[in-house]
Amino acid sequence: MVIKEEILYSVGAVTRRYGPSEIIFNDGDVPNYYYQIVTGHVKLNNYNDEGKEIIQTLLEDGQSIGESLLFMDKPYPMNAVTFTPCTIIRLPKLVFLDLMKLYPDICLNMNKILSQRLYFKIIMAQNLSSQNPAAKLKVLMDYLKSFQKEQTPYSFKIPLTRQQMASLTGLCVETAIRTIKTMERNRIVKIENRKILY
DNA sequence: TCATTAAAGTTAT
DNA sequence: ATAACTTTAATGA
Repeated sequence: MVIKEEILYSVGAVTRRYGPSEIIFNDGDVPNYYYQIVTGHVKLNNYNDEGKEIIQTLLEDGQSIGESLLFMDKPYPMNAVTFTPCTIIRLPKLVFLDLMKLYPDICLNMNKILSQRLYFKIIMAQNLSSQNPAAKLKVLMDYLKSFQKEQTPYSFKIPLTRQQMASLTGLCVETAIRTIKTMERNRIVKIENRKILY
């Protein structure tokens, strides 16, 4: 969890429930709040020139949403949308910034979060240019698997749909599917009733 | 080689 | 039931 919920509540944060595919904020909105997920899944996305969805990040329980925008003065460059029912804590930006000034440990932890976000961005940026589809998908799966304790082959069930994997790597679904199939033939992944094991 | 389109099967809600 | 996801095949850049 990014910031303890008790602390957030103690300085006036409020909770809001969202249904699936509800908008938390839109591209172009002015960031006025710090958001943290209590439960549920959220995606940060964009749409390219001809309507194809590009997913920037997927976020789940305990993670903050769009925190990187709160330290400067620009509108959001992406949308935040729930894709499961969510409970989300919201705290005014100015109160959030006061927390940063007041508690070095919370501030340091926020830097850690920003560091992790940046790391993911660097990995994925490299990925988006050049590279064949199999390499792109492998980079994504390697990143996801890096958080698992168990590192043996095929021990990790990819918690994403092929659709999401495609949108994260800039591939079209069909290519993602075909590529995953050939990766299975090459023993890079296993597929068990449609789930990808890596 | 990969994206796009279309069509159809499968799963989840 | 309906929507979302998965799959296959044909076609074109």
